[in-house]
Amino acid sequence: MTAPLEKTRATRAALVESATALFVEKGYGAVSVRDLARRTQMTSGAIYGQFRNKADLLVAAIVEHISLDLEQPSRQGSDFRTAITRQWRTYRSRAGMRALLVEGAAAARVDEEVRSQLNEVLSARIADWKRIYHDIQEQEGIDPDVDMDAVLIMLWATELGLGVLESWDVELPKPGVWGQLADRILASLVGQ
Amino acid sequence: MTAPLEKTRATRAALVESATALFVEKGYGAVSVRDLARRTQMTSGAIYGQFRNKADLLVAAIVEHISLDLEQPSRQGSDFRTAITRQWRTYRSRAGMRALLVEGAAAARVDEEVRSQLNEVLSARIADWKRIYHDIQEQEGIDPDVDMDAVLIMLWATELGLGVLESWDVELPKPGVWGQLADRILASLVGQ
Amino acid sequence: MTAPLEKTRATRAALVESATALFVEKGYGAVSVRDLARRTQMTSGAIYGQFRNKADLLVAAIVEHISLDLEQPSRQGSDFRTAITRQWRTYRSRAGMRALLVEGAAAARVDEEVRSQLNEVLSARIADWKRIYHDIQEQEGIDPDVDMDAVLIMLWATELGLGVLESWDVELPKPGVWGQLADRILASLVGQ
Amino acid sequence: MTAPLEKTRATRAALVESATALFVEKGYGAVSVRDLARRTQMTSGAIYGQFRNKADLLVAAIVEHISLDLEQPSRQGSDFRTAITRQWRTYRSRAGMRALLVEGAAAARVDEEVRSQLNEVLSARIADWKRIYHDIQEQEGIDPDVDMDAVLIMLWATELGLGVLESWDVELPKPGVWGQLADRILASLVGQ
DNA sequence: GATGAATGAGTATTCATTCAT
DNA sequence: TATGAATGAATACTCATTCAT
Repeated sequence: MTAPLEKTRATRAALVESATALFVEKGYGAVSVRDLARRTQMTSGAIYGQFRNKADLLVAAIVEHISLDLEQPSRQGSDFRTAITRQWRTYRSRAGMRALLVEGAAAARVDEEVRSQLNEVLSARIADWKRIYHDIQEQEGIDPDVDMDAVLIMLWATELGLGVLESWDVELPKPGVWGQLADRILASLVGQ
Repeated sequence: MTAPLEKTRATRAALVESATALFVEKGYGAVSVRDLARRTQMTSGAIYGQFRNKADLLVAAIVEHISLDLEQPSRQGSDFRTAITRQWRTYRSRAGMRALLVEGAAAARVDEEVRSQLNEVLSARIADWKRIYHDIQEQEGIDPDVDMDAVLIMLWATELGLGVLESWDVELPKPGVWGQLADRILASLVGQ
Repeated sequence: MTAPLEKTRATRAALVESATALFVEKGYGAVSVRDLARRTQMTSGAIYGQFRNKADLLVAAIVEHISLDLEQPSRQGSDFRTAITRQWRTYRSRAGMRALLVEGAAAARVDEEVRSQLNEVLSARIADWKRIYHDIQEQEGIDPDVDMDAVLIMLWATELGLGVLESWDVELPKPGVWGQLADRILASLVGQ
Repeated sequence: MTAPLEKTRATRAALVESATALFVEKGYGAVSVRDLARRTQMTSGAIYGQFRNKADLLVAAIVEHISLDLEQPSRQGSDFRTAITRQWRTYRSRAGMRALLVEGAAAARVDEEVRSQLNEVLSARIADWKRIYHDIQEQEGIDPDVDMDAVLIMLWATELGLGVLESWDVELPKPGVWGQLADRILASLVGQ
């Protein structure tokens, strides 16, 4: 009988979902555990049965949405340049995830444990991607002088930086323009 | 007798300096006004004589350091590509400013007034830079198809994104490698 | 198992009692929530678990004591004139309630919510009394020209005004004299 | 050269006037000395040159308005009953003074010095009135059984109590009705 | 596991008053 | 006398977390 475990898992997932929504909407620091309890119709005690910490909730929310929102490139049979260009063109759909990551950044700066947890999760994921990028470099015959690790970091940094700019309501380029810029930059990296 | 004004200005500057250091070190949310008072040997009342808010202190710190740390490109007689490449190569020197901006991002997400103040300051600065970038586009004969506004946002976003990655202790590229990447990307934009 | 509710109710009552005593003794503005916590051996958090506000405590204290201290006239089988005269003769026993009401007046002038809460409570009670006074007017055959609503307000105002004079330590009439005055005035209203 | 003294007197009067307006509007506790300084275009230091205390300002405001607003009865050649009736009929014009006295009551309850100052001022005034009332009793041939001291206190208390009721926004009788009630009561006291 | 009352340290901010200039 | 910067104690209220039931 796995029923109770299932139930637990569903509860947990619902909690993470609500936490994500609240953190994105109001900011991690401005959300209290009681807010979350109210929204999920749980008690704060019940939440602490699932998560050690408020910080753990943030980490879980980030882990969940990193997987969902940022897919690896060249999964859809298209080449690197095309995949990245499409990703830039559709940047607006990931605003929620970026907001979450900005919250995660500020929380990590304050809280050593958040930092190390997020570092672990994100470093692992970055390591995955690095491997994929190297494969791409070989398969697509990209100039070996291009440091694909640096390219990866640049693409991540740009994405995250958009999140920072968004938190200030700075006006960002139109999606088409942003995609074109990616296309041009990527062309220079993958060789015409 | 400008002495009292001078003194006030000096006091204010010292306050902003200490606030910057504390915000960078411990994070905006984790610094209390009393911490700051202790560190500056002032009373909290005196601090509130200079700044309406704790948030105002953060804004002041950011304004101060944006001007100091991010110089306009092509001020040293070098061309655009060279200037940006140098800036990327020396990215490590701006870690403090990036940390401050990450704090500013999280604070802006929570606090409407911080958001609008930072938006005002940063939008103005970005507008300045846009003008400069357009001049560069003409003077250096950069392909008119390149949207220099988007380029500017990309360069800003990358810088800010480094700040986010740094807050997670993610390993960043070596300065030389990072500079080379900039050089390659810029080449594609300015037309070698 | 009504135990926890009972306990809560008892805790609340004890809190209101202590708050009343403190407000009467030191004045609403001069009593801090911490004072109250100390006196009741509770923590301030626990107090805020029972009351949203310091103001709510004042309102609760007033509501409690209005009911206790000001009995409706002609409940003891005596006629209107006798009942009011007795009430005036025993005015000294209600000094605490009057002090509380003076605090409630000053607080209501500053705080919109206190004002509306007290208005609600007191207007309801005054409406009750008005009904009772009209019944009395009929039953005792009081001159229909006498506006019993105005009489009620006058009796209330006199009581409350004593509270104001008491707060200035102004010397008040001896109870007997005060009762005689009531007797004379009431005679003119009820028709000897 | 009395000029400087004149100026001081004028400054003081302006200060008292503004303080009165602010205390009535916002409540004594909610008015800061800086508010008052802003409103009067003075500095807080200058205010402390004229008054030892914020409390002294309240006392001064009350003293000033007691004299202005509550004139002695039978000054206009009319008899006692007529004078009081007129006073009740025009009660609405004295709402500001009553508000001030409610503030004075709450302040006196907290602050021993305010209490004693107000007591001194008000007791003196009440003593004056008592003398006047006794004269009236003789001159108008009022029944010697009527304790005119108690009557005076009753009239004062009613007035003050209206102030308390007003602070709760309780609906008061229409002026005509209120005047009629006074007329009826006074008739019973002065002998038809 | 769940509950939700209790904990109690912690925070930003205010304000009457002082005093060097 | 006037100034207004500085004082610094004081306050209401919040909130992550715990734990007896």
